[in-house]
Amino acid sequence: MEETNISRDFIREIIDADIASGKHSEIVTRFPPEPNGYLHIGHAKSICTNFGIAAEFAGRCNLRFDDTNPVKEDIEYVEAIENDVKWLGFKWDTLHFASDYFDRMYMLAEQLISKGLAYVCDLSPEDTRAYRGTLTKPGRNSPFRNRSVEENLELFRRMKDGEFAEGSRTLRAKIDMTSPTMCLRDPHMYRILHKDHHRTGSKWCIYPMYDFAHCLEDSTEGITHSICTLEFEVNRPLYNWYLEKLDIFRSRQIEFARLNLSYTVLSKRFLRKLVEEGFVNGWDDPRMPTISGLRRRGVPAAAIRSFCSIIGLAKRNSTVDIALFEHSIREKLNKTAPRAMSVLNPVKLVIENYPEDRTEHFDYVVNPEDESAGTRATPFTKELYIERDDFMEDPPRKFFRMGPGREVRLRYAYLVTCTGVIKDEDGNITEIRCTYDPDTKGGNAPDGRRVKGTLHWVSAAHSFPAEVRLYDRLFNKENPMDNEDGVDFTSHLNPGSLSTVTNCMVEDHMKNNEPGYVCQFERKGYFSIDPDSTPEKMVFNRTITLRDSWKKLHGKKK
RNA sequence: UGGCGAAUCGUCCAAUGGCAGGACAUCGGUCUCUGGAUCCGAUAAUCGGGGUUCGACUCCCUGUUCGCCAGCCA
Repeated sequence: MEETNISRDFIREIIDADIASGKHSEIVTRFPPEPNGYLHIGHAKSICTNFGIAAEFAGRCNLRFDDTNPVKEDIEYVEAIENDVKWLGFKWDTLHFASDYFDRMYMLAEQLISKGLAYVCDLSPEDTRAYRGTLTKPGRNSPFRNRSVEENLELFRRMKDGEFAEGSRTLRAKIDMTSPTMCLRDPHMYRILHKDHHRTGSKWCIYPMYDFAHCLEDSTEGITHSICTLEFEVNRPLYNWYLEKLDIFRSRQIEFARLNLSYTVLSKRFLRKLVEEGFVNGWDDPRMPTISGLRRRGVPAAAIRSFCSIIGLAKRNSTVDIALFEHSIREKLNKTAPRAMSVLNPVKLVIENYPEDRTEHFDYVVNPEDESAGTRATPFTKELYIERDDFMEDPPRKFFRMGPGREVRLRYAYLVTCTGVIKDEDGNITEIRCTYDPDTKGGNAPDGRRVKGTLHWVSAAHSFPAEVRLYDRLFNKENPMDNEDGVDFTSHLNPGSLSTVTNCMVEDHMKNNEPGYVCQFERKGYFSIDPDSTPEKMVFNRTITLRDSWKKLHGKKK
């Protein structure tokens, strides 16, 4: 892959050492999402890490759905997740579902019971909590802790056979109710859930808990390095306990800090709220930090990959400035996106001395950053559209664009001089008039005179109106979750995160492109064709603006 | 208040006892037929207090701050 890591992160160093010591000859990783929502850029960090490491060490990486809780999961998400991983540019070695291991897990649970290391507990959820103690007070043993192996085996089998009500019994590991590590206080291994599972149907009514299931999944697949996020750090002793007591392949869990990004939220729960309460138009709304949202917005997978590489990997909780992500997007698109001229806020420009019936074609450089992209012909006529913002009747200092009597360049075409404007009865400019200098064909004056401004344009006869959706950051607060004033994060939503502009004038040739196509509208930013597009009405998404030092100079215009 | 973990430019990541470096952001300049890109430069940091050492971001002690754990979620 194209990413280059400047320095080794702590995980790669651990793996280096494991290779050097001969502990492992092949590295196996996995990406293990729960199919209960859509993937976002935070998952991309994990995906790039797991698949990236496997590739770098010539190992393997599996995609595994951690579907141990039928209450929250759905097959709908499985397909979306597979799609997103593929789109990000990764291929898994093998595809697995935790539910495929339910038989094996059940068998291993019985083993633990037989070893006297697990028991069926009849405590209610409330009593379980009371017996657990608190962070500072040790727990007490469950009254069911000392049942015989035979009784436990019998009860566990009857749990599996559906003889008991939900919540009436659980299978617990017998560890230490006084441990300062909470998850070691006889953690639950199985709970009763009379719910159909999206893959196993009604076969099971008991389902394994994360801590018991995950280490077994890893071990079964021979995962050498089980990379997960920091909140599982406290679960690691339990992860190791199960593998040790069962005496099966020892996967090693390593935790890294999850991604936080400024001006957005990266938590399934809150993203779901945005979707379900209509703050955005679905999981793939181009303002969403979801993979599907970014894809629809026009962000290239390569930009996401390079972003994940550049932010590094560490154990420190941190928040990456979204400007760094925007930089990655621009950097990638600048090198790859074909250029086009489109006028977002059009005003007619009429060249008084240009023949009515003439059409000239100029060579247009498709991408100045990529010579192999070549050139194409772009049509030029007497009546054009230019950007309304590119004209001022009374221009301030340092305004290089068009104004009465000023000469500017029409990109790749001619130097033109403004001769006047036509206004309607309200004083709005409806048309700008100019003359062209026939000796400046191609955009350069033979006498060497220079103009400071170059404007983009489209031929009125060779362009069509389209809808353009302009996106901005989703929130106007750096950390939307910081609710020191007690307000909900949705009150920090940026009201200007989407503004729709209609009747933008786009070059005719753009009609030949499909949704997903990404290009640069010169001087305006990068734009992608939205799937909402129809042959009658094309819709473009602004992926990201160009850096704009003029706008910066003059503060926020508009 | 028990346990686990983390503290380095504004932000993210390096430096593993030997000149604190890179990227983004910001500011300035160069260049330009995109006020884009490019190129150059500047600003800017080791949480506090002790200790070990010729030498400490790094090791030790101590304090502080932040994160995680008391789901039959993952």
